[in-house]
Amino acid sequence: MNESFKALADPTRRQILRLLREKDRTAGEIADYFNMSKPSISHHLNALKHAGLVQDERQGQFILYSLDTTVLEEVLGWFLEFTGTGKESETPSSTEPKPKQSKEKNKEVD
Amino acid sequence: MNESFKALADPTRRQILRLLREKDRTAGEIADYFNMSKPSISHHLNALKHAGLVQDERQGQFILYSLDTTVLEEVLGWFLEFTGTGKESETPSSTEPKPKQSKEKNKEVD
DNA sequence: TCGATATTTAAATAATTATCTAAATATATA
DNA sequence: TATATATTTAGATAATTATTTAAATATCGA
Repeated sequence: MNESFKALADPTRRQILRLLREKDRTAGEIADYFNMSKPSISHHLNALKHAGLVQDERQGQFILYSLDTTVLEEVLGWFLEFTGTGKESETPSSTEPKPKQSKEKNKEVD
Repeated sequence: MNESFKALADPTRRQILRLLREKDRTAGEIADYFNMSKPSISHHLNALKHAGLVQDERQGQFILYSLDTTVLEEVLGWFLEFTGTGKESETPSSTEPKPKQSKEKNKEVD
């Protein structure tokens, strides 16, 4: 989930998602929308892919990218739970009822 | 909006928001939940504040932080629009119908 | 006013991320 | 098979962000 948040924290990457929302596109086609080298776009696409936000599929010479909404909806869920718009099932409760100086490594919660 | 996304892209900051969701807390109280120096937490609180995600108010010696859900709901809106869960009003359309190599600086869209 | 507590700001450094050019890989086609 | 096209990987560097310790600021209470 952290990967997804980090992937979304970049304007270029959000723009790419927007482009893919319209239709699937090849890496080169995507790159043409930006003033940035193709390797840089490739790097961003890779970040999105690792976050599970897009999928890629080779089609001959080209590599076609498409949106994967699954993870996106998980993140949406995070916001719904947070803003209280969603179902009121889970009682919100922080990691510990009382402040504590645990020296343990932060365990990923979201 | 970019500020908000960047602010949300950090586990510590998301945890802080979670803590503030339960109730308002002072900077020190928040810091006690983390294995991190107070200046670091102060830095994160500042990031959240700049993003408009939290507010602060001095109360005597202490500074009380509270959640500001306004921006959070804007971000939620972004996701709703994106995942198509929201109102179908706006026709999705990328910046340009056809790819173009504009050398202009990226104008912030979201 | 002085000393203690709460918090932030400053300055330095470490860690992460973004970006580029050049080279490598994969596929298509002449 | 050789050449061109599409894309990624490598390696280097620049830019941003996170973190720490030390110092500064603000408030409280004796």
